[in-house]
Amino acid sequence: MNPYIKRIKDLSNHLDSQVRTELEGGFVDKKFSKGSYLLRPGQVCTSHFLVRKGILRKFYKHNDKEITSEIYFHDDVAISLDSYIMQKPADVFIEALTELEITVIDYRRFDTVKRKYAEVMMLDKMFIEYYATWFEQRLKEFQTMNASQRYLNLLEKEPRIVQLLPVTIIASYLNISLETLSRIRSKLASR
Amino acid sequence: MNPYIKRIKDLSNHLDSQVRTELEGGFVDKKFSKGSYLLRPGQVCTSHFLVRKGILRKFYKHNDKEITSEIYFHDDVAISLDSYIMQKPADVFIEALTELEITVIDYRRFDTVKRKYAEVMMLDKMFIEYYATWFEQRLKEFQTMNASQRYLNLLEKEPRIVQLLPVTIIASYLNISLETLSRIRSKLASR
DNA sequence: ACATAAATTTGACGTAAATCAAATAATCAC
DNA sequence: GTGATTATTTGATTTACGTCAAATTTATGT
Repeated sequence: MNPYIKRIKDLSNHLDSQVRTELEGGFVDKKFSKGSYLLRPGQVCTSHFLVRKGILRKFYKHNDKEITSEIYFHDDVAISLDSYIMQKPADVFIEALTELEITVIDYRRFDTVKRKYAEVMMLDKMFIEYYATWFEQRLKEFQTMNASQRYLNLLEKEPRIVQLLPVTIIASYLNISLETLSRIRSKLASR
Repeated sequence: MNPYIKRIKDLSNHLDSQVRTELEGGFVDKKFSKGSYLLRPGQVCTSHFLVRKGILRKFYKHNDKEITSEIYFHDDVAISLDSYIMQKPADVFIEALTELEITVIDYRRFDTVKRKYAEVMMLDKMFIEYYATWFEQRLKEFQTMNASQRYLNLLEKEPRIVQLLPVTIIASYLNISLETLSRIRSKLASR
């Protein structure tokens, strides 16, 4: 596990039980079937989606092409950040790639608890700090790596994505075409 | 001004004067000469640099090529986020592109004030939220725009960068070669 | 098992943008 | 001003990757 995520987990495990109860009071468990959307463009993102079981992705459309921006597994939190923080309409889809079990954390309730307990605010801030550095890292990958380097990097850093998802989605996450991905793979296999 | 930045400014203008005094007690004004470095790889980023006057940039080296990741003007805050939040060695340079007047906000003092006043913690969180969405937006630009679209976009969204900085830096911020930028410009001028 | 559809691979070709090299143009020192 | 750096433009060539089209493989339903 990433050291930063570890720090966040450690802290959240040491929350006062009173705080924890109050926080978890706002949690609602939900199930979604494969292919359903948890968020669509135009809707306001009013919650965090904490993944208990299954896989989902966030993507947006550009010239009819789907670009996958994030992929979430167990214990990840799916959210449209700009929609959530400004409570404005989203421009992304969040889609269930498998049968899904999710804990929904409502914006308003979470906000209330954050305002009441500094340590919860702190945890939320750390979550976003992590998110920002993740984006910075990913941007750097696009600025410095070509298609095959990005694929090898993904294989190393996020092997589950390569193992569990169809080529269409892997390619759109790497921002390369299906055909190019296929060629990269066959070249690697032949060696 | 970006609506999110506006929200942050509004809030910071309404800080209790006691809080404000305590916060600003940790501010130190400094001057840097053109070409000097405020941060180098290997150093830990122990402060925010608030720009009072001048221009600076953050960049990293990749295969001996310099890639400019951010450019800061009056009222912007320069920081190496991952170095700052983990207090670990940075992998970027922060460089003065002009004569500079900076307000240095020390990590430890700022941290102390944040822990004491929830509204300061809140402001810091909002700063990072903005930063995260900025990165997300910039990533999207690289995923959806070609070289000339990125140039036109920069011209529209950050005209000062195009107006005030040498071609080398503009190109490295757009992640294209000098020559390509020059061709894009001459093509635009001829129409 | 078979047919039909969907996913993936392979091939041919075009193009945006990098690279290398040389030519101007602008800036600076004295 | 004159020469010497430094910045910018222009030209020729290469290349990674996209696009379009067809072939093959894999999955799905009946």
